[in-house]
Amino acid sequence: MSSVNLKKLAEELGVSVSTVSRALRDSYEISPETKQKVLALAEKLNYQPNPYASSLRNQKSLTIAVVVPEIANNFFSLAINGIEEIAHLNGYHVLIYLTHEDYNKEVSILRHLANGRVDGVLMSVSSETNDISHVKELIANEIPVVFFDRVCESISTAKVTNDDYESGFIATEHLLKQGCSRIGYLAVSRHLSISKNRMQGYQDALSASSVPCDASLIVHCGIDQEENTLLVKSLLQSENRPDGIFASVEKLALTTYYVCNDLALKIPEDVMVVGFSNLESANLLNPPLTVIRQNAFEIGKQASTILFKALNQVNFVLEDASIVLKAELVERGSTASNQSY
Amino acid sequence: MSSVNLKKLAEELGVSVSTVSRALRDSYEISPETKQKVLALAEKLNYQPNPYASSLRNQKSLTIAVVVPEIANNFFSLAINGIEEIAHLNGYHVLIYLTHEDYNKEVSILRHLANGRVDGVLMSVSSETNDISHVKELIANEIPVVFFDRVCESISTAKVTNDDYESGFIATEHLLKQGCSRIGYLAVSRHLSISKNRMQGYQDALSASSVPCDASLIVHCGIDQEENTLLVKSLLQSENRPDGIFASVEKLALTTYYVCNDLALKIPEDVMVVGFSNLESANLLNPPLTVIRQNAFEIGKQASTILFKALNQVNFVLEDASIVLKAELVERGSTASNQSY
DNA sequence: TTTATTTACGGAAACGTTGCCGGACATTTT
DNA sequence: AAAATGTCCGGCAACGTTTCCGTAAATAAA
Repeated sequence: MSSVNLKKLAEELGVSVSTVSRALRDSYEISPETKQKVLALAEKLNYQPNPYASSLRNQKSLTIAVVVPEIANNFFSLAINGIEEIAHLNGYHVLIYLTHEDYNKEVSILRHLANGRVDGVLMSVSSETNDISHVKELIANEIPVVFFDRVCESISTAKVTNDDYESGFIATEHLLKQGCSRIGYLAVSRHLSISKNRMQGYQDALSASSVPCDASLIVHCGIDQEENTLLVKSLLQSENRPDGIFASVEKLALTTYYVCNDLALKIPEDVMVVGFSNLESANLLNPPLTVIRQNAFEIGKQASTILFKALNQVNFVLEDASIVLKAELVERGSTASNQSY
Repeated sequence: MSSVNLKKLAEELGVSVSTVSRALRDSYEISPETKQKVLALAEKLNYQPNPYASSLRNQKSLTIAVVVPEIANNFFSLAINGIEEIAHLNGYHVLIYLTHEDYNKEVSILRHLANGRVDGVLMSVSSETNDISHVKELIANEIPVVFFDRVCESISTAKVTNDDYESGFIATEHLLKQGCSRIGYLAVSRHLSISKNRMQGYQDALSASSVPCDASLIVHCGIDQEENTLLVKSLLQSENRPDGIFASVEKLALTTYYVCNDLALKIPEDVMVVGFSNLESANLLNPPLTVIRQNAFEIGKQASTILFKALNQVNFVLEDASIVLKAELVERGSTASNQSY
């Protein structure tokens, strides 16, 4: 670690520490000549203020935390990309915390963050999270929290989401229009608002077309991919198997592809597939996957923009800043009804 | 931010600040009864030590930085996943910095990190990085640096890489074995060691089979994806176009797929394709992509394990800890020679 | 000339934590 | 009984930065 500090600069220049400090912050109390000398030496020695001393003194960390279930995931890595961009513009640093969909880990991370390590938190809750008192505790400690994508609806703070209900409706409607009559829904969690809202959209789209909603077509998937594969497999092997699948997250869309390969079911002839996805290669899959595309990068940008407003403005009301972004249905081969194959 | 600090605990209990501090660190100088009282109150008030005060006092940040070109990238997000896992085990926090392949950004980030914000740095250099004095400066400031994947070969520190030369050789050999005679190489940067090593493997594999190495088959791609698309397109439209493509990074393999779609070139009949990739969905592409699969997660884990050894052991020689991991060729439809289609 | 005002800087306290030093009291050793 | 040792705790300085306060010298106003 560099040992160039204010004291060293001060000694070298024969002035006091406070003069150096003020010169570097361009205070009006310091003469232009002195400022210039200080700046020159600081530049020469690559003086970098000790962030921990500054943070301690200013009670500001210039750091935010991003708490997400996983990072090896297109949606979250794109969102983090957007977050980092805005954070960098604001001169902030970004700490990453992964919950691995583990509720206890999430609690322990948030508990820890009450210590002032960060000035604010951006988070997407774990699929296991039901009790949300840990989030409330953090907010009670005056750390602003902005949710993105996976939000806690009952907590009064800013939330940046997609129109999950609408997306679920549109995706289901699309499958119906393409001729599906038995549509399976692959849910990712019983607790998550995204999963519930997307499912509500799915159910309402079925009702709107007077298609009965068969509970056996709703599969609640979990964290374990192997288990999920078995669940999807058993759905597609069932006597009265679905002719369409709506995967509420990318991973489950891929799982569906693998299972269909395995069972020699042809997409879209035997089963049509729609999935939420941000996969760049969705168009290159066999067949190209019809997706609900969320603008993950934009979600990250918007969420962090809101957080920085809260950090920079007094009396900023986080809850009022919530945003719902549009997701987009991109039709491709996995739901094509008149095959030219 | 929480206002529960040592002073508050001390006042509440009627003891001194130093007693509380020592009780919390389980010092032998404190009686069991006092310890218990302190611990109980700390628990009750969710006392979390101020990290900035601790860091300032201890001259240790318990934080590492990960500096990567981008995060919306399978390789890097998987590597970060591995890094976070090990960091968490060691009680460390992880700061993320993105260079966006921009040399100046990389310099400015590393300059900044000399201030002690982090105890160590894990990095993968930008494709534009040629001059490496900024890395040397950081190391001169006694911040240990461990490179992963994209290393600076001339800097004496730990490096965790794949056997890039070997991988390039094997991939090319595979294409030759499958019947290719004109193999294009899509390079990602003129400076990067991975690109150079993979290319050397490619060239040596050609030589080993007495296949002439045609310079016009080597395409140096850049950061701009549209430009890259045009470059690949012009390669595949050239009079004597290649019958095989070796993409040195995932993105360029996907570009090749898009261009082939566009030009109505069939893979593998017209052009075979091999690419470095960690794509989970590579097997679902049309056709399934033959890949050189790097274990990105493992690379991240190994690199951070080495960094923590350096942080925990005195006189640890970073350079001696370098590791070269094996990458694996996974043969799939994009290089299948006897078509059953 | 005396009294304000301005300019330019130094001193010192504070942020919260840690660890050295020292001391009061009790217990053990000579 | 005196000395040595042990137990348990408080005081204080230090980490590097920022800012409030004070002040000497220079200038302006009376």
